[in-house]
Amino acid sequence: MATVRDVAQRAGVAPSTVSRYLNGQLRLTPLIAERIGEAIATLQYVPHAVARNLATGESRTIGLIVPGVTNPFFAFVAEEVEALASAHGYSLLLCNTKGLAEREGAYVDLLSRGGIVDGFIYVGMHPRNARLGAAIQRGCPIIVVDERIDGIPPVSTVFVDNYGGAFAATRHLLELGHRRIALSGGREDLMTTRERHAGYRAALEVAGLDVDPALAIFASYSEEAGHDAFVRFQALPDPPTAIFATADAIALGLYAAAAEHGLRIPDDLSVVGFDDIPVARRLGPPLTTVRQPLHLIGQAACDLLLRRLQERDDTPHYMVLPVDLIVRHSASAPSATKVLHMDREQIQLR
Amino acid sequence: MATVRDVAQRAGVAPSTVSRYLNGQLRLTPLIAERIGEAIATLQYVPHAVARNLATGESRTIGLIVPGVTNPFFAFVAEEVEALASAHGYSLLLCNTKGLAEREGAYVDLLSRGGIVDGFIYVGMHPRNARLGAAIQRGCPIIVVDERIDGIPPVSTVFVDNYGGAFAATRHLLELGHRRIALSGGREDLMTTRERHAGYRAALEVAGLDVDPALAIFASYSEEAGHDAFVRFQALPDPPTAIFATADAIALGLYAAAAEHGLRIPDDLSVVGFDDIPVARRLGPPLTTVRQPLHLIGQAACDLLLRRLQERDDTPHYMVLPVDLIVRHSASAPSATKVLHMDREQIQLR
DNA sequence: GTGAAAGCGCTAACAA
DNA sequence: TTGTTAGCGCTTTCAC
Repeated sequence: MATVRDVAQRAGVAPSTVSRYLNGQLRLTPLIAERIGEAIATLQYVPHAVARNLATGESRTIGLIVPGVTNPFFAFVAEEVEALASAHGYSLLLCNTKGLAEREGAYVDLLSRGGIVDGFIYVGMHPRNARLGAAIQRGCPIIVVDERIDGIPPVSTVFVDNYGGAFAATRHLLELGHRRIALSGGREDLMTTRERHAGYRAALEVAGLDVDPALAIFASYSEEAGHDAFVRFQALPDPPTAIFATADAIALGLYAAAAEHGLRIPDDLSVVGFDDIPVARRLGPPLTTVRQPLHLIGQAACDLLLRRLQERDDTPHYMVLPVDLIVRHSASAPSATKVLHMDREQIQLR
Repeated sequence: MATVRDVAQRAGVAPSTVSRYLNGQLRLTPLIAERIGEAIATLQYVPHAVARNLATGESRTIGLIVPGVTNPFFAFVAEEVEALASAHGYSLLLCNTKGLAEREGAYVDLLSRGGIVDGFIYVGMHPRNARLGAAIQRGCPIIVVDERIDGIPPVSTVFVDNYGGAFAATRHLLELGHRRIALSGGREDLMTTRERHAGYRAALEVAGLDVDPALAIFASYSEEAGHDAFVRFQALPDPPTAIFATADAIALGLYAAAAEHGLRIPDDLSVVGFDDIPVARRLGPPLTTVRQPLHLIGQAACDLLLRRLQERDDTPHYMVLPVDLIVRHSASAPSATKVLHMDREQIQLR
């Protein structure tokens, strides 16, 4: 591969002149410029990105670490970040961790080790992450999305109103007339899970209901989790008439399990999700869910990062983004026949 | 940020000794090793990735350029590549181009400019890409997936049996008894589109049927494309009884449009897709489609690239991966009532 | 306007 | 085993 020296030699100038040519400070004699242009073309020269980064101390590139692009939620956030970054002349390098702590650590290191990106956005799934803490400590420009990482210095973070969303979802179910409302949640140590759980409990309490701990199951943001939760709820002596799934992926599992067990949604069981991934509106029935402001999340995070890079202001900023309850057709009033049915079952059980 | 020199100074050794410590060639006096370790810890030192890449000439990182991770197809390929790469000790940097030629070019440049990745996999959507050609010409290790790029030197490529898949899909519809079979395709200049179209035509011809050009519409691999195609097909004097969608995304649009127009799938219209994205089996009715070997595509591409990097063998290799027709419930025999209905309509039209 | 020289932070060859 | 030196490919003062 050709280098600046080769080009310089061939054009009969100094490397620094070639560098100036490349960087557009065109106070060059036309003749020289032309000779350089020719040399570049015949040598098929392209500047070495890493050498340039090392010399200039910047890369005009940012990073984004996500648990998994197969989850539409993260995929959309990624595209949003990419759009904004490229609009500002930055390239975006995406890192997929599959939610594995070890991979997350590896990518945090890679990106924070310097030179390859100027800063990055971290959308993680681990409430603890020592290497992330260390990177922040070292002063790397990092923005965290929707998670509170323990044991790290304060860092700019984009939050989503998980509490409010869960509250609205649960209240919706309450207003429909449900009294036995279950929660099928993600990993209990995640901040998002805890906040959504808190919003759920608060709505119940405001309505004057007791919260039954047997009605809350925590596993993961996955279909299997929803499937399992359904089975366990049905095994209860007094099964819930509605389930709040703290992620649409979980709701998908609920749908599948309900179909297998011959229960109809919403007639026999009401379901409300969280996220509003694109499939949500295509399900049968379309899923009532709490919509996360996907575009805002990506934009806000990118904006925070770019601002930090350009203004060299490293005081942490926090944002809380609003959510919306999207009412579709997966939740309705508990039917009389179902109540009847339940009563009869209970009688039989005695 | 601390550098090797700082660490060396603090530990009272030479920079090269620190470097050896870092790179695991631990033939160091325990005392010295300990001093270095201490210095690293107190200084919070981490080696500068880019400086190291520049010095060693490698990054142990590979790149992957895709049109869009919001398309599950690409998202799964990406995760597969990531898994294999990390199993071999490589990191994976993903670039999302949104299918924009300009962004594709920018990322091709970024990755081929040297130092940031050792090589990359290109899953593009443009039959022409000058910058990709230039990068290949320069000898960058690049693997192309499922597209033939015009005007570039031969390059290792992973193909999928688009022709065979389309042939099987169409034959399936033929065997069910359909005679008016339409094709709703992606961009006409894409090799995947052309091959799937060719497979479709071949199946028709083998069955002794004429291929009606009015029955093939080309637009893009998107829902809107399917929606539009449906409308245009229905406007035909003699609408098709079955549609082969050359991507599941297109089939999604067909489903939506059919629902809007009160047509039931498969009773009133049979549909076969291509890709087998995860939602396919969750649709109502589950989609009959041609499954692409997602895991194999990612693995094969990654394997080709890693082999190229390790063995320094730059003769192009080609692979063609098989596909499977997954029969579910979106295609059935054209119903008698529908035939009747059609006949009546035709009579009215005369 | 252009060239010479120094240096970004690291590793690797060679000496010691 | 450890230190010295040179250099990866580029940019950027500072003279000319």
